[in-house]
Amino acid sequence: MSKRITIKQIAAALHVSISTVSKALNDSYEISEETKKKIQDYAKEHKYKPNTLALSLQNKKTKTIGILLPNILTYYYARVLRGIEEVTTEKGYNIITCITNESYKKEVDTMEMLSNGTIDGFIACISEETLKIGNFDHFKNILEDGTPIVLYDRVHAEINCDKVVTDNIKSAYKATRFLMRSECKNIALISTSEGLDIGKFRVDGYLKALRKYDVIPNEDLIIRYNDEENLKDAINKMLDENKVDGIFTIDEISGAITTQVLNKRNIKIPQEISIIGFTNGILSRYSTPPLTSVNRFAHTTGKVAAKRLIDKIEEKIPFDDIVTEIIKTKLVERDSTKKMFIKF
Amino acid sequence: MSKRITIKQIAAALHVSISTVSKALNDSYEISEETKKKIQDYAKEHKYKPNTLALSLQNKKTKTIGILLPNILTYYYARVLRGIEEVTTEKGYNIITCITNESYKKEVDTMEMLSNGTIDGFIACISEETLKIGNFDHFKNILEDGTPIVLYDRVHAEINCDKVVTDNIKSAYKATRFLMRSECKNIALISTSEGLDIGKFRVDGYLKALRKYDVIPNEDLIIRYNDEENLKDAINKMLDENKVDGIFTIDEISGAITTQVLNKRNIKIPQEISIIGFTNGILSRYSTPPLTSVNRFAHTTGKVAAKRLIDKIEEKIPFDDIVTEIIKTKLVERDSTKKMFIKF
DNA sequence: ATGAAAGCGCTAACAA
DNA sequence: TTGTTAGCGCTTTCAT
Repeated sequence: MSKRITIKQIAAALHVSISTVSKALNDSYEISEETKKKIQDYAKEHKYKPNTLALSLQNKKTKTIGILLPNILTYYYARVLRGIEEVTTEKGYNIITCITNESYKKEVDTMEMLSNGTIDGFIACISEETLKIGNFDHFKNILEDGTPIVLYDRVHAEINCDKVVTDNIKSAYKATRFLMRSECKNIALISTSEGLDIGKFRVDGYLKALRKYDVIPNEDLIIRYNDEENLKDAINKMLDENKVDGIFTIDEISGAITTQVLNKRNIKIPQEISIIGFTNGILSRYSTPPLTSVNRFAHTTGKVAAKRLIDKIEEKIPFDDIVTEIIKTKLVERDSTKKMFIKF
Repeated sequence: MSKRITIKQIAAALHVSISTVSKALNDSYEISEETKKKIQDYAKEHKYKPNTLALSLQNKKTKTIGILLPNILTYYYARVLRGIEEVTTEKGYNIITCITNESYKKEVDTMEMLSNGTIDGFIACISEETLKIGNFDHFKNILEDGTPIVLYDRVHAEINCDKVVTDNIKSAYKATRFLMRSECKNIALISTSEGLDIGKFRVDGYLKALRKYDVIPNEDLIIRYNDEENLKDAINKMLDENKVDGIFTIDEISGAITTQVLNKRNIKIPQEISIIGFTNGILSRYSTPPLTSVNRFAHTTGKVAAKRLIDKIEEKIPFDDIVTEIIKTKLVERDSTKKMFIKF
């Protein structure tokens, strides 16, 4: 079992001192080629691997980053993780991933548990519950300890750290505008009623676009929902009672559900009703018809966040140089909106 | 910055010895209530947190587990991760997550990097490339060092460790049988051509079911593909040239793509062609129509794997007590297959 | 009831 | 060129 060899054992076996071994393995100029070779060969032969723990304890850097995901089943976050993973790997960092599952307690516990020298910094997305509760002390405390944090996607003004966010208002604005330009007159909005700022921003963008085109928002065309079953009913009800020719859905699942409802009602997409979704994931790609949607660059978000954090950790940027990076989105046109010949 | 306080500082501040502080914080009976209280209060006040690294270095246990995911964008693996996360959290373990992205090199590097005292054990799914190359030395070496590994989903006989796998043959058998019982006569199979055993097993199950019902397999109805564009063409070609009334797809994406193709051809599902997919994820749930599919219990898989590994780590099970756990599947009936009144 | 000292695996300043 | 020693933060004998 556990026959991991240590520097000490090498020293004993070769009748040299521990520090000689250490230096030899680090290829120090102080050690003669001969001894070096002898030691290195022995190490290789016995598959010596330095104990990371001991190293970290020494230089107070663990080369690992804590990642907080609110939820891994959302394709978007999975992609952010991929982005993070890509740069951390490249830079030789490990990541400790924790899924808060939108729970305040889990978030606090996790951060608590990791901020004991286990990690050099955090990349986090605030959980829904935390946002609702509005207590951000755990973030503040960690920042006070001098541990850098980069927040992504869901952020809060009270937390004074680097942030990487989606350009929500503008994206929603552009999506809505796209629908209007493709001649939709009655554009519905499917939103979630969770208290996330993100949702609010997207609604704002929608409203802003309507205003811009002198359309008076119709509250009957705005659905805010909690659970999926409700949503289907709500959409059906809305369609029963209103004329609708365009729908902007605020997240991917809503888009998928809306599509299912329309298909079930045999409503032709996009001839009768156009749909634009948010967050361009697999659901949008593989639905029938494939959905035009606002592509969020999850991967980029992850990469930017990771880069920023590592720069902070490695002190290439001063700790209090705080920045908010805004990741632009791009509308991906598929088959759920009318093809326009005039491009704007 | 970094004003994390240490035991030493507490000792200095309170004019006691380091070991007294250590004992007091561990609530040792050796220390007087008075001193204990004094020390504990001071610690609390200054937000003392023991340095995990130092502890790990001491007791040779890190309470962290390395997780290898071949790919996080596949909903199934995301769910496995959730399952793992759930039990590790409950048992006070951290997880270091690494996405191999189906690369052999990445897999080897990662395992190499983590097996230096950083982790107590691995939960891994072998990458596609590794399976193709057929070199499993990295797994064997780690096992030899006495570090436990639990393999899930994609496994290999050469690696002698605990495994948690899906009951692939039987699941495919049952899915195919279901199609036949719902009166499909010409059942096509959409498979991937990667050299994964899993795929082979599922094909075996399909063939076994056909044989059972005295149906001679028709090679023209079996599609093996590499990339998505190819697949669409292949399906179209197959439908052009053959009579097909049932399709069994071997993974979720194939199912989604097949559905898109059928919808585009205006083929009625399930009246004209029934579909059963594998791995019941969001795509199956939100497609039009929602797909009947073989539900794999990803979450359970993760939980079982994590439990097994932790038991090994904590030596509740001897290291060489090797087991393969088979996770059963369940067919979830939705709208892509004909409703049967006779239930089998 | 308290403290001194050794040690986990390693590095680095200093001596030889 | 090699070795001795102290120390990273903590636990744990063994003294006191």
